[in-house]
Amino acid sequence: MPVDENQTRERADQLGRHAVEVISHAELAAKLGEGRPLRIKLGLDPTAPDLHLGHSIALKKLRDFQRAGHTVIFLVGDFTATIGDPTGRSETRKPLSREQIEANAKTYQSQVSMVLDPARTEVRFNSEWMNAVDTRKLIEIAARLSVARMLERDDFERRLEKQEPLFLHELLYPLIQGYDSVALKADVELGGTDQKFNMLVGRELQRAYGQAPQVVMTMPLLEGLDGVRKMSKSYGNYVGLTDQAEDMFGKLMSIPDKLMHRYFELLTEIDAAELAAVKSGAIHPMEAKKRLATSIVEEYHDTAAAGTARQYFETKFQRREIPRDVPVYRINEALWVCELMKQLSFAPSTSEARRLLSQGAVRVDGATVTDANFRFVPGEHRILEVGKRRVARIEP
RNA sequence: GGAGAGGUUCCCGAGUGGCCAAAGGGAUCAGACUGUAAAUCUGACGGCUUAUGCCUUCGGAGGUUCGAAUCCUCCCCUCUCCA
Repeated sequence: MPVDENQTRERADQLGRHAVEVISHAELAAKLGEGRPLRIKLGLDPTAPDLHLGHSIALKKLRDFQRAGHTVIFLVGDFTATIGDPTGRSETRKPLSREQIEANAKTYQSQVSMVLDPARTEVRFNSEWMNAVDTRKLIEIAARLSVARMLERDDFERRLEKQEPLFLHELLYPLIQGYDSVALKADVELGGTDQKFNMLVGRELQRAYGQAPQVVMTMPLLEGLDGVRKMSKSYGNYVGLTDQAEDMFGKLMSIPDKLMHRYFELLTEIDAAELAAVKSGAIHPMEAKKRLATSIVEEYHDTAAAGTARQYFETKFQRREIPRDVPVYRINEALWVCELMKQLSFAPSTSEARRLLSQGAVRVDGATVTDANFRFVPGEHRILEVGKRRVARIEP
């Protein structure tokens, strides 16, 4: 029995805010109208060890649901990860080892609680039910979806078109993700727009298993720091939720201007008036970007850290001075610069370190060093800078 | 099962006996410029303790040759058509 139709529709609208698509609004309103806590599913593959701002969009949406009294189910696709996921890349992903998956799942859990209330978050693993699915059962599930329907997925279609390999297990992937929704009796599934197909499969399977189909909510994919590709660890264009305040601030300052209002919209609680000011250019873009960076750093650290990060940025990059708070590294004897750079992860290899040297990217106490044989003597030398971003104070 | 095409450095993609650590583009990094923005220009872009040097790389294993990404043999994998 509907509580109050207008009220539930309004709540549905609110919860659907920021979503690219809600399939469907009416169903969401109807479910909300039932007056029970809904089960909201978000699935993630434990493929990378860190969550980033791109994930935060969906996480925040989950938080909205949580605050409205619904149950959030954070699904770790550990079973699926062992198979390898076709999503995103047009190339087959390598399956992960059990250990990696477990390690990643663990860090996920702790990082998720930066946004969600852990006490009200149900963490589940799909190996829970998938390990029990034998071949017979798998065939039964597979019989619910036609090949034609499966090949409608644009990624599959494109690969077929381009005569690229497509493996049978990859077709199984959406099927399993969909079956997760059946197993969890999900009322709503959240995911990036790239997950739309998989989530729709969830609806079909739920119907086939006599459940009410889940509402599918697609969330915008956040572009990474380069402003082109989606934010992803493997592209190296991400801001991790656990990044140091200074790093986070700096990375955010490096985004292209044209990406700024999108970040404001998707990652901050900016009000319409201020957003308009940013868009119109009434606020100098750099100042606007500092506000963006400050606001995000505040969220994942705190106000004080954001202030310090801003100061650090201004000293280091705008005035080109060496800030006071620089990570300290201790060595007890003279060390070849290349070796030092490797130890600090400022260079991945000696060859790379040499290259940086020869390109004038290395400074010791402010003076450029190009000598490939330079030895860093602790006590005598103090600050090592490589490129624009890497700095360390070296002490004996 | 049969016929054909193909597997190259992070990605795309050239290269068909030496001039190949391998064109070109993308990504990335560095320098200049700047607002660590964009755009632009320049350079680097397998590894090695210091190198007109050495080592590793062109699906894998062997072989031919003074010399192979390039030729031969076998194997593995992908795609297309036929069945």
